[in-house]
Amino acid sequence: MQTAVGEQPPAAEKATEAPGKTLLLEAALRLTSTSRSLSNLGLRELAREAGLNPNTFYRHFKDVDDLGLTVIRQISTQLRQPLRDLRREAAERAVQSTQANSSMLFGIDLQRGRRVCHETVQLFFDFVAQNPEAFIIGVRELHGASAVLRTALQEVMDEFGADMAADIMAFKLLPDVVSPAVVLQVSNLISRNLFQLSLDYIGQPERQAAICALAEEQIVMLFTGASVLQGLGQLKLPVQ
Amino acid sequence: MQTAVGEQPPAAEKATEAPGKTLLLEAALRLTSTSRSLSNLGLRELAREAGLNPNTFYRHFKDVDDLGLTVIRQISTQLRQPLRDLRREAAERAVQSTQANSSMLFGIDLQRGRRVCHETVQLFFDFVAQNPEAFIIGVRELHGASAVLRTALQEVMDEFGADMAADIMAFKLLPDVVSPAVVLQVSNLISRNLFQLSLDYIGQPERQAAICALAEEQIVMLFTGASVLQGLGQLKLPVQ
DNA sequence: TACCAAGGTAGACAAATGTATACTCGCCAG
DNA sequence: CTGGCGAGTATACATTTGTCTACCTTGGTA
Repeated sequence: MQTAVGEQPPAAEKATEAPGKTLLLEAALRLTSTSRSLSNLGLRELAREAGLNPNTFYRHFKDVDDLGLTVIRQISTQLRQPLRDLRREAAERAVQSTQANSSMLFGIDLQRGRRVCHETVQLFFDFVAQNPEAFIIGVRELHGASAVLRTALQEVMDEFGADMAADIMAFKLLPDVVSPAVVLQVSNLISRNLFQLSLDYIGQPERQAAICALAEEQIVMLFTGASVLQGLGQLKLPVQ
Repeated sequence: MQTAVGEQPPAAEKATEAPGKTLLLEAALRLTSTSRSLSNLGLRELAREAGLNPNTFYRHFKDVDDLGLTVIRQISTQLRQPLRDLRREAAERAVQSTQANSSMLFGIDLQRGRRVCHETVQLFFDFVAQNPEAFIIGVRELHGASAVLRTALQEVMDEFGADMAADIMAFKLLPDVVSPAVVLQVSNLISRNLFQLSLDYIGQPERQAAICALAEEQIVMLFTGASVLQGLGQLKLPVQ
């Protein structure tokens, strides 16, 4: 039993929160990312890992589900804006280095698309490596046993997908023929898939390069497919 | 000892198995597909649900993980061959109704591809509706907390992907330019994604039609993207 | 016939869990 | 100085869990 708690300087900016609450949340992150799953963390186990008395839990949370929701909200705000920034950065970096003579295909600029995609994927997985617990928990609870947490994370994922779609349209990464609905659909698929791949990335350090490349290819494929098909009027509009 | 070193001779029919073992496995399916997750099923809870004495568990399984592995093996054999058959059936049905004048695009026969895809997706989701627990457990444990079950299911998913790739090549659903490695990669992506969608399909009956359509579009997009890109020599080969 | 192993049950045990009540301590307002 | 309050602790208890040892019931077989 490792009781590494000690008096470390506050890890996050949660300086205004009660120390016990922060300790419990951190303990939940630690436990979940290794052995257990958020849905069935024992409240005593949690307190033990945090180095606190079991009853302290009740001061801050009603349920274990309550704590779970808090963790998810925290993860959401921890990932959402950084992911947007990262995408923006990648796009601008790629635009900077764009040359004039680019070969177009069905209105899609393959060179530029590839570059943006490469940069984004690169930054994304760097970010994954820096926040492994967040991604592990995210994917795990997305299909976990607790319905509450599942739907909560479903919403978070939808937000991420919508963000991505908005950015794709803002940066004109797909030709205009591609309708917003299709962009959203593709974005959702990609973000779901990136999250899945993030687990592989974390769990198999020796394949990290391969996973990056894989993600890149998949995204380019989807973009190309969507552009070509919609260019030919072959894409049925998604039904609500 | 329930875990013989070699394969169980019958393995498909469990009629010869002890009734208790079957009851326990069924109870596990019931519990997991609703409230809990395979990894942390209580052995007493399990026996209670099966209407048996707690100790009966020990007659057949060593761990809860042991039972988990058995369930996964059972699911694998329950799904694998039927999925292949279903794909074969869909392909043949679609080939039958193919007309002579088909519009080709980059070596891909869009009409036929669409038809095969439509049939396959249709049959797939019908099959999902008939075996909901299997899919729920599959996706849930694929990212669950138990490392043993996770890797076991990872292997199962890889097998499914490989099956699909083999069929795609056998039925020539993708043009010859597309290399086997890329076919495999696309197949893995699709099967992962279909499994994810299967959960939505089960959980949101009112959106079933939309989910079918979504899956179809995604597959067609990927196929098109892969064909076009590889036709242009724009696909980097995946690294092992 | 007697035996024996497989499948299932009964009862008991220490350990762990969720939760309730009651206590302590530092802090700020009045 | 004092009283209330938020945060954390101590103790207690009924339940539940995993696991052990011992017993009963079959059906096949030597």
